[in-house]
Amino acid sequence: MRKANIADVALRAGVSTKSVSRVLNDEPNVRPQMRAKIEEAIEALGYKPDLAARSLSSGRSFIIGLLFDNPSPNYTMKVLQGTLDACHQAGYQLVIENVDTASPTIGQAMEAMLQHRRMDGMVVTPPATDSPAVLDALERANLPYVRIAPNKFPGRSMTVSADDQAAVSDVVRHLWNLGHRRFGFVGGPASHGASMWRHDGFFAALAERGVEPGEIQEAEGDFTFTSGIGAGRQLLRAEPRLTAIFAANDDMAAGIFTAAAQLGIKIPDMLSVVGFDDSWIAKSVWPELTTMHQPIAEMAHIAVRTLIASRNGKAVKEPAPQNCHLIVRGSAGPVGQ
Amino acid sequence: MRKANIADVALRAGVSTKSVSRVLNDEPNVRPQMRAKIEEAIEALGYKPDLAARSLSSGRSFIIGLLFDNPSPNYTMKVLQGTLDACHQAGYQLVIENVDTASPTIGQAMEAMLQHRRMDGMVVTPPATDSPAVLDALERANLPYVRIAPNKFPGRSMTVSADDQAAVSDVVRHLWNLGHRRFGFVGGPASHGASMWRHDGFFAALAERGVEPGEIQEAEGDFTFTSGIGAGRQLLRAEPRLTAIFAANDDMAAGIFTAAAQLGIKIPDMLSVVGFDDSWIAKSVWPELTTMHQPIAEMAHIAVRTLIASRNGKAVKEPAPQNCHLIVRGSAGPVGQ
DNA sequence: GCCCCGATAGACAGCGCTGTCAATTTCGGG
DNA sequence: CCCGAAATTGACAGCGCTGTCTATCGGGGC
Repeated sequence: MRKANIADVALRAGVSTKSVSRVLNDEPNVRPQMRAKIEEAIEALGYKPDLAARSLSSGRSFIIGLLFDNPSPNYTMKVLQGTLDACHQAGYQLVIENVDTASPTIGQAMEAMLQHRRMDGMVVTPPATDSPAVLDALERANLPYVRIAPNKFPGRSMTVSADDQAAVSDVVRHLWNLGHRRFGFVGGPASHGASMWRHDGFFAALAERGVEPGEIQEAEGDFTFTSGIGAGRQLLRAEPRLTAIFAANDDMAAGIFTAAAQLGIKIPDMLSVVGFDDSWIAKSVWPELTTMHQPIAEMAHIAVRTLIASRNGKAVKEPAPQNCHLIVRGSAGPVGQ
Repeated sequence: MRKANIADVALRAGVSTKSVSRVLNDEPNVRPQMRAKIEEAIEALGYKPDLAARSLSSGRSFIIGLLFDNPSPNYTMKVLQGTLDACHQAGYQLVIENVDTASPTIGQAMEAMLQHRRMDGMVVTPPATDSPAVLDALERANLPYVRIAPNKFPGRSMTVSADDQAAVSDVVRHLWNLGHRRFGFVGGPASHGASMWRHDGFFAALAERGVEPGEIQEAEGDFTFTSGIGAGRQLLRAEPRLTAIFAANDDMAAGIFTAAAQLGIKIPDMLSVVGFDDSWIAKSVWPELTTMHQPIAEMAHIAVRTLIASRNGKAVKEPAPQNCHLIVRGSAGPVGQ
């Protein structure tokens, strides 16, 4: 018993193949009665349209690309999960493309990729979101794309992002309410957009509460665990000792744990630490890390839906920034004596 | 200027489209001179065959599926990297499929997936490798598949695995040479194949050196960081104190770090810890974790190549077990006084 | 009751490639 | 130099679906 095709369905429903096609594609001008007949036949035969044929015939490919550049596995996996799920729901396939944004030949790599694979659209994740070469190539290929949480070129494309400012402000409120008044901040390289926003948001929220920038101890890392250790050591030298440190990502926050342990400083009794990302490492330290969860999978989901919707010619309005929320675990507690 | 198709190439080379097709598919019986002409034309026009048309016409899909079931992001990312790379090289696309092996409806989920997507083959990762429902569905669909490091049903399919036994034996040699004589082992659930092998390999290698099983302290975790803390606390109660602990994966090894820190036991001065997997967490503890690296990406690469080769009708011989190697970092040192 | 027009359904021709099979060329041996 | 077999090339018909265009239907306005 071979797989049913559109002709089988048409035959069983006593209609033309084109009508079946109309139902499949949700086209207008199909009488309800006919639609019902056809849907019954599809159901009965377990018919699934053949993607290759559909693609060949219509020019659409039913493939969404996911472009990523090797950031943390946690992040990528979450994006993957969101895009995958959205693609499945919409009957699309997901094709993963890994590029090296920093490579000088990135332009050619993109060309090759775009020529070879026919895609209906592409989801772009940081840091590829901020590479002019990548964006240029995409635009030259006339391929619709959505960027997730880009740091540069706002307005250049459809975009889905998180509300970083509000998120950081929540972190500050949480720590403030626990009684903390002496703060440290571990940022990433100044060139990194996300790092900058988190920095600015942190300082701004504290300023609102009357804490001057000069009162806040600051160290710079590079988003790695190791750099977090160094930053932690540096900050924990301060006298009187800080009671709370906010790190711009979880890996650096975990590094602070190690620095604290080496200095005999107990978390959370003597020091509260808050991270950002709710990445996988947050549950791999003890006590588990209080951190800001970004709805990465949801953002990815939205990105795919936006892409598919825009393909249908409908003008799609930019989705609003997504809300983050604080995951309270054990690493931040009331200020000690 | 629209994209070139096979007819354009044929025209430019002054041959039939079928001949071009022969060159594209590397079929025999093409004279070198003709092949050269055609390749020149392909080059000149920058021609890339259309996957959808190829697929529709030949029945092959040029798509390889990657089936995974939500294990650690690190592991999955490595598999992803390997399969992705191999697919690219062979001009295939990779489609990710996420399933829940434990779900009671896994059979139906597999059916639905296999019906909808036409694939040329599938790479299956643990724990899906050991689910009869998954394997049954694959076989019913008559889809070639390769399992990576399966724990059950040896011989049921093509398989790529690592040489766990030899790997664990290396761990033992390393610790033994550092002077350790009092060992602890943290395993996973006994039902888990990988865990069992690592357990048996560890005990066997020590037995060779005259250490009786009864002398080895043992605790059971479930591969999570948290369970590692518990296991660590339990093992570190032993008197005289153990000098080396081997954990069946890195997450649990990291848990032991936390337990040790809480008990004031310094690593590596007072305790050596070795993990398994060389996962991402290995570099997110301090000192960094000495651990066994499995060539996961390479294994995935081989799996894809095996799949593609077997598709061509050629009988493919089972690839040999892949070699692991020990990554020496700071967590295991000479036995203290 | 008739005409006109929009709504609905169907016929048909490809999309770009490969499988099949037939036509042609080449080559070795007699 | 001729013949048959093997090697090489090409013609052609789809693969399963959708775009385009045409035919038909149904209903409102006069």
